[in-house]
Amino acid sequence: MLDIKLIRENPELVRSTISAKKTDDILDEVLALDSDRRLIISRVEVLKNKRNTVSEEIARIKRSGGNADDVIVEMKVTSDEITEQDSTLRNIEERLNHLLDTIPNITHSSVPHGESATDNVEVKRWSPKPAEDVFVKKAGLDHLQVAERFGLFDFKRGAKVAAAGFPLYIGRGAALERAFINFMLDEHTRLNGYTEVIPPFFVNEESLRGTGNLPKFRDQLYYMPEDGLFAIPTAEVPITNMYRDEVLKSEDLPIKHCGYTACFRREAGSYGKDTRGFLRVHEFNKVEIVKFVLPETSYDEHESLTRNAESILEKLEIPYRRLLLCDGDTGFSNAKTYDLEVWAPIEGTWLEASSCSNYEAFQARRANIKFKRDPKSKPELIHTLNGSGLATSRLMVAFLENHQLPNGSIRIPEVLHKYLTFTIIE
RNA sequence: GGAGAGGUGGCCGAGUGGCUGAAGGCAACGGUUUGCUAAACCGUCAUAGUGGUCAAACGCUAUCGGGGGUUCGAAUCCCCCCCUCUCCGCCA
Repeated sequence: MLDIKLIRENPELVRSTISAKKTDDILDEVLALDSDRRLIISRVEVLKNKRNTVSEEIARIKRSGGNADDVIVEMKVTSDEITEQDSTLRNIEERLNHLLDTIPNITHSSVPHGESATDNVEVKRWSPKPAEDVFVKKAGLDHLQVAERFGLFDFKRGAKVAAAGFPLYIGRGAALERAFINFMLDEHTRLNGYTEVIPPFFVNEESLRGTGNLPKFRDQLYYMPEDGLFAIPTAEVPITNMYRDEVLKSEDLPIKHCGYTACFRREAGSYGKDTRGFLRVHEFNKVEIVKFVLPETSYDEHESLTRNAESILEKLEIPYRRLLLCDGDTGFSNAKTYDLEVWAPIEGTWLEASSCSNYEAFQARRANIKFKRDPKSKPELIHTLNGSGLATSRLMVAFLENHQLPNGSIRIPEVLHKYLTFTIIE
């Protein structure tokens, strides 16, 4: 959520963001409601002030044994008027808050302007070997063929016990998936300074509102109406909301958490698109990294968070590139986003494996997460950031393709050996 | 799932219709005293909205788990919901 004062004073800035992120321009209505709201507040507060003053007077009269019936009758009228104005105000605020919920975050000045994913800017490319040997389409087994040959996953049975898009891992496939997760958690906790959390996999509506997933993306979420709970689309939601409605101490900052969770996404509207195997699934595993930082440090923290995610790919010897998303492709709540895409040589394509974003105060304002610079100073909104560090499903695809030997066997890079009982899948 | 108890400011805790934004204590912050530490004493000590101002000072409104209601007036009375604790049942 944006600051209403910013919208009031800088409507054109907000309007350009709305247009870049292609959301409905409801700014005129917002500004009108904002001014209505303040007008009614000033009216109703005069009435409430009268009510408070006269109530004290009534109390005084009664205490001294007098008769206050006349004043009470008069106050009844004022009281009714307050009830009426309050209800008008409530309606205005409800509508206003609903509209504010739908205004996207303003992008940072370093974010390029663009219409869609094709305008994203590649800012770096990394490969374990010389680039000319790597970023080319190669012949070989795709991940489904590998899976079948070695019995790593069973998508058919996954579909049988749940539905299409719910993968099932078996034997060495399950072990490899678990090794990914453990390796990432160890890297982030031991080397990168994150404190591990295992959050709930279900969250309430308030939490999803806090991170900006609701109200806009309701149709992408699995919902359990009996309990009013949603399956998390990412660990960002429970981890960011850990500190909802809290005032943090500046000496505790930055707070850095990592956590493994399964992630659940309905992916409504994208049926039939890249849905083979792991390419687009409803349930996948991810280690998320999340930071709560001082506002003036958030862009430095964004760079280091992105590096933390990249280091995983480097140690796993997976070629990747980093994209700076253009404003048109930057998410609703995000001020700046880098996507990490892994190279899948047999698919001959790039696959998004991570998305690292700075939200500035957008989530903090919604979730009411503040900090104090010192005990005497006023609470200020914190900046939140998060990134995938990483999602395993597309990583798995790239892993099986990049580490495939000419005979179709899969070599396991050094860093994973201690997590596995095998060093090659053959 | 059944029965009971409870949720008040950073923490403890008083308060059952008006004089309570809320006693008292602790913690914190500023100061006085002090050879140092400690103690003692004095003061400050919520958040948000709104008005005001260059900014402040300052004014007003709201807030006692959340929401609604009764009343001229609600922390206090009524209804719904959430959370915590105890006991019983069931269960990984």
